[in-house]
Formats: sequence, structure tokens, C-alpha cells
Amino acid sequence: MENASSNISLTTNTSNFLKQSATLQMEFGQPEESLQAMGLMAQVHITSAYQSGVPVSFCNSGYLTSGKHDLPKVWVNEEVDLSEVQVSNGTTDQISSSKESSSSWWKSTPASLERNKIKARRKMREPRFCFQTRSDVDVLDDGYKWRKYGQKVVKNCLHPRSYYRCTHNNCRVKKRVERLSEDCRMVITTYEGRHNHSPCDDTNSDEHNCTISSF
DNA sequence: CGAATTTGACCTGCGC
DNA sequence: GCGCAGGTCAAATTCG
Repeated sequence: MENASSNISLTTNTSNFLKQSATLQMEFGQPEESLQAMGLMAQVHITSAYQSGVPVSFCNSGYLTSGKHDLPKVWVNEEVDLSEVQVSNGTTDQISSSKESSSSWWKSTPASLERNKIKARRKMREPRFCFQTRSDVDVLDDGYKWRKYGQKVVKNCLHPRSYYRCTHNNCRVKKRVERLSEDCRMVITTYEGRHNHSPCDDTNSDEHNCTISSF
């Protein structure tokens, strides 16, 4: 990584990931563009890939330090099943589960109809970006406004995982934040989905111009 | 007092 | 089919 400001190198270990990466570029264009779409203004170096949540090549090399944060290690976990998305045509009404529609006691209420929609939505996997930073704070300032909607203790992890959702209207981007049990200073952030707005829509300060290293 | 967070319950997917 | 683990919901609580 001789020039972090202009080069993003991608390490791939499996042909499957290459396929996934190709899909990603269809969706987002260049990797840099992808990261910007996620609101990541910092220049990054992609060192490893996650495949279905399992690290193909976990990054364990040194980190570039800037302030309280090290520049993040990023990997892309593109899990969008385009055929599935096309079948659903962006809506959830066409997706149903015979198992769920047969025996759930709550199925006939308006709330349950909404739940069915949510479930169908869950089936459509969103593009994901994961990155790892060394930081004292859990939530990185990426320019977007997030609302915490859950926290869960994950097996074999000392630290709980936090779940956040973008607060912008109709933006369904989510992120998960957890700390490594091996090194509590390491934060793993996973973005899921793509913002349909700019960071400026969420903040009225110039904080969003700050990069991840601004803490 | 409204917004944000916490937290226990619930739901779903997956492996055995 | 069952149990476990991860993800989400929503009522209660806290915060600004």
C-alpha cells in the first residue's frame, strides 16, 4: 500500500469472492465509489474478504495510526442475490413463506402483515461492508445519523454486539458494531445496505466532513 | 416532553 | 423436529 490516498488493493482468496466482487461492481461501480456510497470518507486499504461472515483472510498486519483511530481495514461481503431481488422486484408482497402463513397465531392482524413484509425483506440480503478499526469509541463518525435498535451478546465474544439503523427517512441501512474479544480496542463495524441520501441530509454541522480519523 | 437507548422477548435460519 | 445463536421488535427507561 504505497499510496493509501489513491490505491485500494483487493486481496481475494476464492473464486467465489471474485464472483461476488464482480457483482459488487455492477451495483456500486468502483470499490472507492462503493465505500463512499457507504459514507466512508476515509481512504482505506482492503486487505481481506469476508465470505458469509467468515473471514477468508483475517487482517492482522500493522495499522496506520491517525489520532485515536487507525485507518480501517476493510473487507467487502457482497451477499446480494440479484435473482432473488429481481423476483421480488423491490417489494416484499410477492415473497411469502408457506410455513409462516400456516400456523402463526398472529398472522391475521395488521401488525402481523407488516411482520410478514419485514420477514420477506430480511430474505433479501443487502450489500455489506465490514471494516476493522482500532478505536476508543464504538461508533465511528461516518457522517450519518444512527439509532441503536438492539444489543446482543454474541457467543465466544466478550463484548456485546450493537445494532444501529440509519435514522434518515426510508433509508434502511444498518450497521453492527462489536469489539474483538482478543483486543478490546479493535472495533469491527459492518455496514449493510446502501444509503439513499447524502450524509449532509443528516447533519447540519461540518462533522460529516471529518474522516474516521477525526476523533 | 420528545428522542434516544436499553433490554427482555420473540422470530428465523441453520446444524445436528 | 429440536435446540441454539443471531437478529429484530417494542415497551420501559433514561436523557437532553
